[in-house]
Amino acid sequence: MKTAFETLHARGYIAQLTHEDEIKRILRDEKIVFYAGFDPTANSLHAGHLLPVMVMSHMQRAGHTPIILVGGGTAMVGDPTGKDDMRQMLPIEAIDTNAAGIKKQLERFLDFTGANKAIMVNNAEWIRPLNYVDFLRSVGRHFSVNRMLTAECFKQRLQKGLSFLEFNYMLLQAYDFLHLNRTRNCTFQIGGDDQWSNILAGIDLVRREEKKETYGITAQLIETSSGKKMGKTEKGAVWLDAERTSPFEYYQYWRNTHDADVMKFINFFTFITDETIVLLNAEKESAINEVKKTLAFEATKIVHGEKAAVQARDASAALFEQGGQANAAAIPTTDVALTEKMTVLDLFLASGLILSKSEGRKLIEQGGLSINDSVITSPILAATKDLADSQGIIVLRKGKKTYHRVRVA
RNA sequence: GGACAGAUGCCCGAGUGGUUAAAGGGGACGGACUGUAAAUCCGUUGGCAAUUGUCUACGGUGGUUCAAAUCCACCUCUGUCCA
Repeated sequence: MKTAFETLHARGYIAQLTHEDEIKRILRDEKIVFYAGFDPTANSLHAGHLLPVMVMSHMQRAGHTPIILVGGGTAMVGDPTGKDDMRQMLPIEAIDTNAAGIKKQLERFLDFTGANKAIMVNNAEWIRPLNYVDFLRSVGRHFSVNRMLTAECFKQRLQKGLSFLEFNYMLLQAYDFLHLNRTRNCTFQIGGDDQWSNILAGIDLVRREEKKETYGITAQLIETSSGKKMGKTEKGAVWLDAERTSPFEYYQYWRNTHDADVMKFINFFTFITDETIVLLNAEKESAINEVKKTLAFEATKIVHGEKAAVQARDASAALFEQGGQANAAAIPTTDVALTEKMTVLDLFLASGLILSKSEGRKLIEQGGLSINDSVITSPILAATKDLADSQGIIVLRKGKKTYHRVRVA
């Protein structure tokens, strides 16, 4: 069996690591406790969070013990890393609600049973009770402002403005590591590559306070090969929460991966094994679409389960490959009560495919909206029950590939 | 605490009294071409209503004016320099 390091390296996850040789050795010879943190700034994770999660999963499969840290304490401050502007301060109630949502999602990725079962902690527990002066005296004294100011992660913000509140984030994350090292013997931190400075700060703090060496790895930041940020669509982020991004939409997101990114993403976001990857690779030119389907299916399965993945796959096949009046249950569906005066425009508005009637009118002018596969030519066309099939379903489409079903009553 | 600079639509950025719903770029969306890809080309990009209407909008509040994103006052926030 491969060591965790070999797996991570082979799949291309690793961006930076603190002590290469040491880490290789430890991950081969020892079973360690490691952690990654997720700040609850929303009530769901999105595709951008997935990479560290996948790294955690691979580490656990190799026998190491994961600690998932939900940042109910750090979110009180807000990580300035990679942000152009100051973060909005979240009310404490929102943070706690979000933390609960994120916790639930992460439970799907890791194993909470067995010898090296995953542990979940919330740093609200030890950060919120902190006393300011005590904290300064015990933790703050180890940090050199001179050094912090030269850290890459603050560079951008030094131009645009950085509040003292946010400046402290690094100390809190470092304190997390110290706390987990003391209480859970955690010696290893992983995170996205933007977390590099924060991870180093934690390692430094543990070394000074505990005289112990700890380690860190950062995962690649995901960009598509065109350099765009991953996990964004016209509707915003691609969420892991089925309520925000349906399994069908999630499947479609991966199905539409750029050619150049397919193999990279197979490695990153699926558990498909090396041998299969080699085979897929060989298919390149001719059948890249088949590879994309594999990617989409596997990625959806991991997040939403096999059943939802099958539904999403079948719905996509029906819609895009068989043509005609596709109507699959996996397509996002909205219930609408038809009234006398409703036009097709109202129908699209109710479905959420368009955000305003003006937008709808413009799309109709451009031939961008259709009902049951026929292009709409007039915005004042009445929405009647005749449009629905025997199940009361009307299939709406925006552009070429955004589908939505409306169930009329 | 003092001096100066700045705050414009999703983002960047022009505009310094009317012809400005606001140049230009990016992004996004729609169309053509395709492989549900990329690149390219064309179009759209405040709401409502609809054939030249109406409401909202240029950090906030108030004022000058027939008329303000543009002028004045105060406030808020941000940056730079000084303490």
